[in-house]
Amino acid sequence: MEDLQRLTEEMRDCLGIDHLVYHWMGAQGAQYGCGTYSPLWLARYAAQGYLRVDPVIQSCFQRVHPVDWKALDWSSKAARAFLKDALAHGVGNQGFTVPIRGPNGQFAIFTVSHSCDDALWADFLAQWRAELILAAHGINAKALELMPEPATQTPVALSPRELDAMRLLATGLSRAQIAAELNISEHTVRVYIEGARFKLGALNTTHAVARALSCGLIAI
Amino acid sequence: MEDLQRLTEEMRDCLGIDHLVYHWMGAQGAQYGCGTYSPLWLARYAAQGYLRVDPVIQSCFQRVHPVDWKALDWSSKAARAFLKDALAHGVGNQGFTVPIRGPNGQFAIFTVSHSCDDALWADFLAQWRAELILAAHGINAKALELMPEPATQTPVALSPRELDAMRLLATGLSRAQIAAELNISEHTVRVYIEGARFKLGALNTTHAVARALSCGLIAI
DNA sequence: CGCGCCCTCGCCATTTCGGGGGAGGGGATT
DNA sequence: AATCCCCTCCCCCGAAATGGCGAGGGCGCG
Repeated sequence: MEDLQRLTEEMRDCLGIDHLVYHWMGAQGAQYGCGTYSPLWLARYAAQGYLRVDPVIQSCFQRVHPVDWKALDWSSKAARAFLKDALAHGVGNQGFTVPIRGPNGQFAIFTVSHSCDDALWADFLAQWRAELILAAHGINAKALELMPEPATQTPVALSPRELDAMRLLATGLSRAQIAAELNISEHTVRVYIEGARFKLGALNTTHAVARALSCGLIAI
Repeated sequence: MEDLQRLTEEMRDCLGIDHLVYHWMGAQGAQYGCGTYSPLWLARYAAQGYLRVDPVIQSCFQRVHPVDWKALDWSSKAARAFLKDALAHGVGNQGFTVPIRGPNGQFAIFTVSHSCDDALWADFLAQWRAELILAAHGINAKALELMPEPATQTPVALSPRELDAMRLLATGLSRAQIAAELNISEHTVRVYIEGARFKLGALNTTHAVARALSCGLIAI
């Protein structure tokens, strides 16, 4: 994985910016990151639980397209505190982040950050935006190649009926309602749910639905 | 949405290929597509349930990166029958498909297809690959802009404790376990869950967790 | 021709969830 | 000062989910 670290540094130098970061998040909290942020900031980021505060993460989790940090909502108190802390640790005041999704709920972001005024940043993005998107996917491809196997391969496959059950559960139906919907007995529905629960390694129905959702097996 | 249809046709002409298709799949089986395949083929594709057979879809659903159709597994009986049928309906023998994912299990593919020999196709891809990936994301962006529902997600705000409860529920804990985890009474946990359920307009706990997940309020 | 997986169904007991009442204190906003 | 929301705690009870035991037929694979 040192290759990737070097790659991010080279890419940063080539672009002439302060920072370039790639961060991958898999299922069950598995993570991998590389980039040019200071180790001190990374440690602080983890220690403070900024993953749940960072507007970049929050926003990218709900969007498809890259985002300029200026377009984010920094109004909340937590976000302001985070921003101040980030600036103090060398993160640029400008940023551009590309969200990338994979199967089974994999999620990654590719970020470039720099300290400069808005006009300069706008010029930079106008020139490099397309390249950055391609670079994001390129780095993600490389990262997935190098990723240890268990992280990337999650061959959980539910049967069609189990998927039906999970889908209907996720929309709020009870077992009896699902049975009526699928025109089968409630007990059969139970077998599907139990099967899905077992395959997903879930402790209960809610857990199973949550996993099925976050793995991208179902959607609501 | 006619804009998109015209865009795909223009893009196809610009690239000088036979077909260019964009296909979006969202929640509850919602679908939207545009492109240059013949209506006859589209009708047949739907009627035959090829969505569950098509190796392009099957493969892209499990992968992050674009794929040349030649790299796919066409060995199964169903796949061969599908391929024969596709060729008979004007689909090219060469193809390149870019998978795109969004939040909430949104999934889209962008495909270019052409009839030619392998060498010519390799040249084409070498020249246009990067552009095609960018075009895929561009079309997807445009499609999502024009799409009616998914953008109209009402921003629901849960209280910190309600988020805690949802998060722990999503990891499979029962109310009693959550109470122990948070060092509060089980009844209090119930109040949080009921509050979250109400705010999310959910019918039950599982539904609430599913919504919280798909809204990006929590993650596991 | 087994073996495994998928689909379908039944009964019983226990645990958990959901809905209905309450109560009080703290903080922010108006 | 009043009002709203958030956090915290208590009772009861019926409905739903879960866990365990069983059953059979169908389909594909080695």
